[in-house]
Amino acid sequence: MPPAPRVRFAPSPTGFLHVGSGHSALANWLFARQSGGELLLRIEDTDAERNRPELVDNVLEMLEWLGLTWDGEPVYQSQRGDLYRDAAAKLVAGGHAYYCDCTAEQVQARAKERGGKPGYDGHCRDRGLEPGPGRALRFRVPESGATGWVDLIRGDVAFEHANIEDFVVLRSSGAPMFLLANAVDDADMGITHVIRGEDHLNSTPKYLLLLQALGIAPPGAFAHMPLLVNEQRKKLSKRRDDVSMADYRDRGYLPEAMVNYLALLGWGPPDGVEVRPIPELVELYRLEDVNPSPAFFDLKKLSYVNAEKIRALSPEAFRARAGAHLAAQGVDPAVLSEASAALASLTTEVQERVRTLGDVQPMIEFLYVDEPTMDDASWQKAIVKGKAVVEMLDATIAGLEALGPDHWQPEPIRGAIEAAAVTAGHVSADGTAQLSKAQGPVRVAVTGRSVGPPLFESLAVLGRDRTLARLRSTRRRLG
RNA sequence: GCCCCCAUCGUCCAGCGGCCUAGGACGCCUCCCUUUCAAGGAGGUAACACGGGUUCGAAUCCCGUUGGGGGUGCCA
Repeated sequence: MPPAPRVRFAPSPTGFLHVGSGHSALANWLFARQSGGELLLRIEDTDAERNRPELVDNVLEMLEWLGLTWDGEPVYQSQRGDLYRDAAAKLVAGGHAYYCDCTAEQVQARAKERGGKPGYDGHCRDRGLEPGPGRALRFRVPESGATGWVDLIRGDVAFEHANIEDFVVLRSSGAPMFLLANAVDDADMGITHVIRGEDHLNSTPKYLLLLQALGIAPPGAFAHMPLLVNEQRKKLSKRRDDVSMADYRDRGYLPEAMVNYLALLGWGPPDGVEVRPIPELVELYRLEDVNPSPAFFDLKKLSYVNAEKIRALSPEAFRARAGAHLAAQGVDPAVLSEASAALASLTTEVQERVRTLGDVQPMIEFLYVDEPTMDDASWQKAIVKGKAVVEMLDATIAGLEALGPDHWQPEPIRGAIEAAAVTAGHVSADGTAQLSKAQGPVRVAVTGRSVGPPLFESLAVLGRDRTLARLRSTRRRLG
């Protein structure tokens, strides 16, 4: 029986976790959970200059938020220097690496002189330099032959050694480089499947060469995931694209929606059912079926998936999530309890209308603020450009005033507004009330917006006094 | 420049030599339902990059072209 698969997610704490890394992390997680294997976490913080420890917290927090649980404690490369130095010493002893005192400038200058191809020219290969200050350790890439592997996603991939330069494995400071640490750690941690982004494809032969020189068997399989790209078909980047995972959380996207959507990028379930519970994704996901082409991160579809996930929630769960989101947004506790009460009274009406949890607050705000914020476009549309607005408001006020507090329920309110519509002339051919047009001014006067939850229910929840006050206030504004 | 990867509707995915006058999903459009907006229902729009092979037969296999992307750091 082959050993249980063991995979790893190895982020570098040089930025917030973004959706592209999340995509790779997810592939690892799905594979681990489905195969009964393990997912290890390794923080690749060998670059002391760019490394920002506080970002590790963000990465871990986001993985937890997404539900991408890992096994064991995270491993920090910054604490494993000895391992890499030992490996480097082995390389030197075996004649697989040599010291080099060329500066970046010198390397570049010579490349320019040579014309054409940039990169290191092997200048110090046979100089027999001893270790010392200003001297980096370079790997001696074989002059002929090629190194390749069978990629689970891409099939056969191979690189000729002639095209691989002698790369640095130890900086002149003695600090290990990514390639060395990465390969040594994967071996040390017993990684069986290396699942990562396509941006690592070109470094894989170096990784393999390193292990071979070290006399270590390579991982059983590699899978290079398609890159996530923007509308310009460029790799998603922190600078120009909206990629911070935390931002999506803060805007009210559900973790299960993000996970579900990310799984759909580069892969599709065999039965075509795209939005489904995470356990089903775990069961169905196949690395072998992942599409090698880059995939566009489409906010519209994410949004759709999110709306589906929100509607799939029980009303109680929806309320809890929306409340938690409001709280996380730093809403004042007093306001929060009012908002929660407001939401409780219109839960399903709101739930089926929002696409993100961030949409909840604007939809129910009119229920607990003293004066609803008036949306200019709505005012223009329903009040300024509406027909028989004054008549409609007057008739509605009169009709609702006639409604006693005991009858302040959706149906009686509907009756009053329908009657007002008829009075104001909003009738269809058969003489019955035409609510589609008539309700506009009332809705805007009371809620400040032309869209929102169903009107009669909203007014019932708002209460008689506040409803009438707002209607009168708007009526006064019209002179 | 060089190396590598990729190439089906606007987007994501299906298709793994005949079931394809290419299917599903998002988006967009139309209509229905309807108290706004959603949701829901019924339709519609829209693609095999190009050129050569192989084969009785190609979206599917091979080669080339073109296009796109990634890498090319003493970053990861």
